[in-house]
Amino acid sequence: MDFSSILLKWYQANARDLPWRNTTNPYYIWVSEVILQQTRVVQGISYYYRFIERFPTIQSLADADIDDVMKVWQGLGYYTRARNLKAGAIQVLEQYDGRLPTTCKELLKIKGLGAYSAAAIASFAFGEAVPAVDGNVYRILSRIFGIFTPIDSISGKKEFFALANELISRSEPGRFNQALIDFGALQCTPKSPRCPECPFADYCYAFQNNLIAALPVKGKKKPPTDRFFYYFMVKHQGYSYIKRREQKDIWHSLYEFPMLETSAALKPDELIAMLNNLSFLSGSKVKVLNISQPIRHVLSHRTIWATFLILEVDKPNYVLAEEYVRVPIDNINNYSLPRLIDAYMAAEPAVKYFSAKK
DNA sequence: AAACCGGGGGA
DNA sequence: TCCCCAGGTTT
Repeated sequence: MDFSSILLKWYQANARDLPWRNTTNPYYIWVSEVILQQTRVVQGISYYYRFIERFPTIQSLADADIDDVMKVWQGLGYYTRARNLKAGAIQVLEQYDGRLPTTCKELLKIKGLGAYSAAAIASFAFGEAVPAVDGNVYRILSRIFGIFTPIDSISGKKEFFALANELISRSEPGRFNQALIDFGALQCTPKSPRCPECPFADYCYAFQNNLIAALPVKGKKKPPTDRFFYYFMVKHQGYSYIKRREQKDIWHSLYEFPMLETSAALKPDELIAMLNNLSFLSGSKVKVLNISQPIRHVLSHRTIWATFLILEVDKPNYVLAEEYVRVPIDNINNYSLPRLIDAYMAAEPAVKYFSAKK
């Protein structure tokens, strides 16, 4: 079986037309690869266009305010990617004379680029023959070659990389890597792969042995744990107060309202009692305008139960004034917000009580 | 090796 | 509902 020939022939007829394939600008390809980490193509496309329009060069990204970068990234998730991309741009300016390095080995030193992304950029932009092994490649190779090693184990990563390294086209490594990815996205899909019309059907171990659903083998993941957030949308004369999350935690560098996290859900009376000893409310007269039902927000490994309280205070106390950013309520959307908060403000009718008008 | 980090869409 | 997406970093 000439794996590479069959694959490239398939790609010739089925390649997706994607914006980052119509450029040779390594920076654009870099941006696209980071956006596409654990992110579907359809979800990433609009972010790609907005990102390179707002930050058209490595220099412009390096010079950018991190808040502006986060705002463009808002809603895409895995926000460390955005922070690392900007850090990487600075790194390239300081260590590589402003030009992205051209080898996989050097690209691996750039913040936010791991084994897959470095190989992808090296092969797409610079023609280096290194396999770019992503989730699609694990799935395809495990099925066709009948490999049961868990793809998220160390030995599995080595094994699949070695196999891809044997199969890769030495003359067209970039096309080969892109072809594998499209083949996984369009043909050898996770569920309901199109096996009857697959050019590898005659050779595919999983298809021949009716083991499509069993491959690839993945380690088991633990169920998400619950977290309980209480957000205080404090209103005072058309202004509210927000703060950037600085902890090493979810939503790093995004903005949010004053909040309280508890280890368990509060009962209604416990919640009211809590209002009296919040640092950012003490000394203020507080009028409770609305309390939402708990809103469920699911992350990959957490389930957040968020309750939004709309409050009006007679005057902001010193904690609110000193530790938070005072923002006109109508301008809150200029800040990068977690999807949870953004969606609540956009869709929840009770947010009318939060309006700037008195 | 395992945990952590988001959000969305397809089946 | 469950799965998983052009994964990387930290512990």
